[in-house]
Amino acid sequence: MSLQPDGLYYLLTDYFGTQHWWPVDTGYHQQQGTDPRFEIMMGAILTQNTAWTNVEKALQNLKKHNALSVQGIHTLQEAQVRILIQPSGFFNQKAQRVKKLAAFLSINYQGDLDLFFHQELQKIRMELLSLKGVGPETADSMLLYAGHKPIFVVDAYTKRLCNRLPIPVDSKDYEAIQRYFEQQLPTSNQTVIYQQLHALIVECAKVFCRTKPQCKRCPLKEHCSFALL
DNA sequence: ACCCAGGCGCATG
DNA sequence: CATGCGCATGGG
Repeated sequence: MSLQPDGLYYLLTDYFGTQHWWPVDTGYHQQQGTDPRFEIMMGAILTQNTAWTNVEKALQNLKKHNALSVQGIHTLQEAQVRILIQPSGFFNQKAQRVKKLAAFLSINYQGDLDLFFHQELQKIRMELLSLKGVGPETADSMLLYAGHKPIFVVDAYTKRLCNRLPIPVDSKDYEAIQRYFEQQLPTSNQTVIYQQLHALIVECAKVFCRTKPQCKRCPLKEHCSFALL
């Protein structure tokens, strides 16, 4: 059975319902006068190859020290950042990476994310990619979930899914997969659809493909070459 | 005691 | 150009 991205979106939404990814503690940011979008950008770096529960601990530590803001990170010593984000793992490189990000935003945009995101999509993307430690998935996550830009995020699960579904695309080529999904999906409400579909793909992989595959109940089993049970 | 998580950069061949 | 490896923590 052939399955295009729009069919995939339908099947997954039908099974899992609306996803709520990257909910941020707006109360905290209102109280602190900080930008919730920066929390998303931090999370995007901290979650690289890391379980989200560990990232939450790191973000909590930063909040506790009123450091979850561009100026907060920019001002802190790297050694201090390292300690606060320790639970998220890879803390040496991640401390450098978030410091680079904060410095970039602070110096070039006065830490103003309206200014930063109010630019052409590809320009923002290039600037993010120029930062050491921000690769395509991290950049696109920031653009899609913090900047509300219509760009589809491709992660390891998406690539794996492209291997297992009859989809005519090189499953190792990030931008090829991205273009394919963006071409095939509806042209209205792109941002919301991209946000939802990426979250749905991750959710489906977690529920049905982790540890013991549970393909029997998977909504994609009719289309998945991996479907075993 | 393993295995894995919402990657990325760098070193090799 | 394409793999392979190190990076580190916490939960299953």
